[in-house]
Amino acid sequence: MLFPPITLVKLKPGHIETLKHLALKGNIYEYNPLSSSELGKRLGLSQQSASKKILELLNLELIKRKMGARRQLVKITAKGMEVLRKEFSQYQKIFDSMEHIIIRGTLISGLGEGQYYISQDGYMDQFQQKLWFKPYPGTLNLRIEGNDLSKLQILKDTEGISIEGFQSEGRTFGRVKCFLTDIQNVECAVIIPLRTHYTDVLEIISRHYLRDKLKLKDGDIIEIVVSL
Amino acid sequence: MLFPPITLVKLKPGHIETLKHLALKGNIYEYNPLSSSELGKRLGLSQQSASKKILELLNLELIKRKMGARRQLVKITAKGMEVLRKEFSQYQKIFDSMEHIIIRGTLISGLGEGQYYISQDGYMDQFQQKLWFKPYPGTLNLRIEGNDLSKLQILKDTEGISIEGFQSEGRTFGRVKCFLTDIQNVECAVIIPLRTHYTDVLEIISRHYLRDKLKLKDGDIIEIVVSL
DNA sequence: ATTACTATAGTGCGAGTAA
DNA sequence: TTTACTCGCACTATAGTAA
Repeated sequence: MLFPPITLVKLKPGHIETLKHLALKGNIYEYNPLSSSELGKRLGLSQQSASKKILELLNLELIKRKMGARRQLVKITAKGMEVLRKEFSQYQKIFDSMEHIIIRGTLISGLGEGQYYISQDGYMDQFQQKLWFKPYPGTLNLRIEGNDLSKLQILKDTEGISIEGFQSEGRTFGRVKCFLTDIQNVECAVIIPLRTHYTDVLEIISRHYLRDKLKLKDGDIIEIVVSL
Repeated sequence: MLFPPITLVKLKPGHIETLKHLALKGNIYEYNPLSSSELGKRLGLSQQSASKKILELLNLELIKRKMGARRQLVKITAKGMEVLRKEFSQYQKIFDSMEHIIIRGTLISGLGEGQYYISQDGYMDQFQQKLWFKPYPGTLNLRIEGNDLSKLQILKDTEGISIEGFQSEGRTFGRVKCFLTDIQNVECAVIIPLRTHYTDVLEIISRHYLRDKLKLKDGDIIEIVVSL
């Protein structure tokens, strides 16, 4: 052949996967032995394909290799680590964004029930202890619609801050959970009863009487950032 | 055909890559619009291939889909997030393991040069300020061999704690960098001159006279855990 | 605009095997 | 034992196109 086989390989998902397994095996800083058959087992591939993967990574300059008598020694290059770091930061971004969710709702008037419930000392004492504020004895009610309803489901699926149930005046007050949040930079908490039927209303408590403090009225669209 | 096409798809790197991009696009909690051509652009694939990828992820139950009039709405399922979380934890493992390295060396006698250098006030003041201890005026010298030499290279490639150079008595004392470490649970620091020729000797300083405190003698094999 | 089918071109995988 | 070649088959990607 007249022309040398300059095979320009593009970076594909399989390459990153391979590189990741090299890193997990500890071939980052130092040359470590890694047979193609062992790599194949890790990747769920044949010895032949794993060998090819190594050659491709060499071609991409993501790894370096020393040939020993019986075995090859492999280590990841700085460029290779760069690729892994980029990948890592993408996953960090994904899971960072999961730490809080934004829910939008419309302010509505409650039935005054919330007020009765949260005023109970059995709840109030725990709020003060676990949320670090003593709530104003009333709740702000947000009606959630459309897409945001699925976010309500997330809250139901997430642990949150647990407020234990108790007995008082011959009644049972059930366990609820809270999520810290804020409305226009005012510290609040969302309260969600643990055992409840379907609802599209979110109850929010705060140290302050929010309707006055933030000049809110029924029908206002409110956005809350909830910490999971 | 008599038999229905039960296509059992196995999870491949490309699927995870696709899922990752869906997550980065925010299709985690809610159904969000995502056209196959847009996905294709992100993945470096054609619209047709991206469409197929979506069908495969659906088949694997890693995503759910709602068909709108003009566009499809896609969100990642709990099972899909499971896959991403596993991937994330592998990268965490990789980069966690990079925070410290273990270097082994043999204790040797220095030429007393190190003692002269680090005793300079220009260095001593910075040691106290940046390492939080005032070193004993002498260094412990470790000869590094074999595989561990590549770890020396890592230290050279890593930033570390910078100790500025200065002028004194008409001489120039160059910039050096330090890495916190310990020998048998005694707090130490590795010192590395920034501009130096090749060496296989690592100099270590500590608040104490280590040879006495740890009963060390020339020829002892010593292992240090260096924080990067 | 979309999604996604079919047909075809291109790539990847692994069995066989050499060194 | 290794690594890694060739080659056949299968899977993957895309162009063309329908709905």
